[in-house]
Amino acid sequence: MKPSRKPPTMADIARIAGVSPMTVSRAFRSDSLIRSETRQAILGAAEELGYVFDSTASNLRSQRTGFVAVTIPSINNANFADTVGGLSEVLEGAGMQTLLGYTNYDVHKEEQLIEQLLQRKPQAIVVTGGKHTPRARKLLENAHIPVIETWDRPAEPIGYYVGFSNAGAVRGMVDHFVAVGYRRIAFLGGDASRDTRGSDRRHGFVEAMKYHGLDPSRLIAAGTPPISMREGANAMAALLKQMPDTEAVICVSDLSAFGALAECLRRGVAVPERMAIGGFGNYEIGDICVPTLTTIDARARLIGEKAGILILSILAGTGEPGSITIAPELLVRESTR
Amino acid sequence: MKPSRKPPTMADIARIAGVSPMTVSRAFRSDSLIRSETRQAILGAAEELGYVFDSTASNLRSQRTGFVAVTIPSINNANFADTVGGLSEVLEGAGMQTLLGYTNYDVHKEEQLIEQLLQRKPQAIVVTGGKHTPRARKLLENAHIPVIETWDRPAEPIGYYVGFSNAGAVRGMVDHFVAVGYRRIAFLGGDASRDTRGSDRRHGFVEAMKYHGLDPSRLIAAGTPPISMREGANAMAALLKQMPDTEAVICVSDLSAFGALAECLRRGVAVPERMAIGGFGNYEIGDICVPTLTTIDARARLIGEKAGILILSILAGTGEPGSITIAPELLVRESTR
DNA sequence: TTGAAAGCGCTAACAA
DNA sequence: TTGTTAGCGCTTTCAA
Repeated sequence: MKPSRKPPTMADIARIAGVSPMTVSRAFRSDSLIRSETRQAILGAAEELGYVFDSTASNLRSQRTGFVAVTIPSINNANFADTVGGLSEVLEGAGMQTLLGYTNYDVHKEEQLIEQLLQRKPQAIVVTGGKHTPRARKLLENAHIPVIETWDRPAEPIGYYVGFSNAGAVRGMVDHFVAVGYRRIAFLGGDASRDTRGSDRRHGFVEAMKYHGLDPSRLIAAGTPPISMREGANAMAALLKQMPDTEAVICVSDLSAFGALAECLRRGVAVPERMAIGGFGNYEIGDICVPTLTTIDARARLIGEKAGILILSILAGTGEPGSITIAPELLVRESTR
Repeated sequence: MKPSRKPPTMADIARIAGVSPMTVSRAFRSDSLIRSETRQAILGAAEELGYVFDSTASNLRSQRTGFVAVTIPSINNANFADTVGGLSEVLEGAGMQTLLGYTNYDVHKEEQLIEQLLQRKPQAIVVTGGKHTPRARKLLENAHIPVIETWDRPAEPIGYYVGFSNAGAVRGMVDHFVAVGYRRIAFLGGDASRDTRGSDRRHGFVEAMKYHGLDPSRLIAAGTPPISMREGANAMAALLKQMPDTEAVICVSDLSAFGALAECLRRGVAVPERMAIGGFGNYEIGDICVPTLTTIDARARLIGEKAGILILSILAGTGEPGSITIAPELLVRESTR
């Protein structure tokens, strides 16, 4: 009964159904023109054989894989997860899948990853950030597929981008802090070399502080990315020790902001009365914790959705696709005045 | 100079380097026997042409894709992200990649996803949980590749499993709660129909309460999975209203536990004095928040690593691979007596 | 250490 | 609406 050796192919189905392999192929494509009874017979035979469509053969012959490759710094980050979620959902509607890879906040790992992903012949590639090794840039330029940079607004985009200015977003938060009366403001972020978005945010902080004639030197290095809650807590401890007269702190993410907040709670430092805290990313935690966190909503999911829509329109060749600038939104909540 | 039409193939390289395509193929395999100078010439020619290896052709001919397919309920969950992280790292060491898909906590979506993933001819598949539709089960059984179920210990495994008893883990927490003197204990979880692991945890709660001769009916339904912080906060509000004499609550995850904790803080309900809280999953937040959360560490990353090692040993045909039971660990912290 | 021949399973292109 | 032919780019297999 069951041919236990080799899995059945379209040729096997064709034999049973009494048609040509090409007709079998057509029966599996929803759009194709084929007599309904023929299709039924073919699908019946396929079911009987336990046939599984072989996309590796289809991919090679048609030169379409149905993949969109995506690189993100870490899978374990709700912001990037949201972007991937939005992207996947849009692409799924067009029958495409995302092929994900993690760079661990390292441009060299990113380069290696991009090379691997391109070998799988994705029909488009989405990368996080606008800073890459020269070789990675070259690989992307030569790939002859749509390239979308996200979470940034590169000075010289490789192809398209869907993002925002990280520096600009933080400048906006500094402006708000200054407007409500804070003067001795610190920035809590990771070491400059790794997380390029984090270091863009720090630059935005420094620029804005200078613009307002304030001291931009209250910078607390929280360690190597990923900067998460523990790093935020440790950095707050350091800040309270080294610059105890600080009135407010802007953190590179809501996760580190929450860690900083927790450290304040443990030490009886009142937030926001004695120390105001701002975060970045509008993670769920910032809207639940006590007090809730002032933050910047970078519209993570929207970035993914827009990237997906952009890709589909490029591949379809319809419309006039262009890069998209997302406007981050300042959310003022309880952790600041 | 640049052949702007078609991307270069191994045949193009072979022509330039003056060798056969087969030799070019060998030059790209690290293990193959080839004269060092020949390889240098070939790699030089490849570099010059901007050659990118085409894995779609390789996949078809060799019948090996280098993929391991993985289904997880949600990308936006640190526990599953950790499992995928551990798995990916192990597989990467063997030059394999993970192909990820999200089921959104829905067995029908899972079935559809499994079908799609199998078409890509993964060399193994890892699924989260041990409950599937009959058709999904059949697809996995017929796939003739290693199947690993995780985060559960199925009564009838499809192939192998790397997991633990969700019910048993929660029973252990109930035992501890009872031992330290709590009697009126509630369980906060999602609707039974969707999240099968969550409902296993609830069963474990009910069984253990009955075993101790306590009332097992303090069950708060927190809505449809994913159950996160907001749902936890709302459910705590409902609990305080409906069963105000409750002494302790066990939450289906640390995220809902944190939401519940935050709601208590807002209302001035002292934790743990007036309300003890237990979580599940040992998320980072539980070790940072104030008070820290008593939880169960399901060893998420370890599950992924073990699954990866198991897959590699099955594919290599070495050793005597078998299913693996992980022992979850109770972490008693500040949110309970 | 290298080469020649064949073909993985599907589908583009064209024909009927 | 269906069939025929050829071939996607690589690697298995066998031979030299």
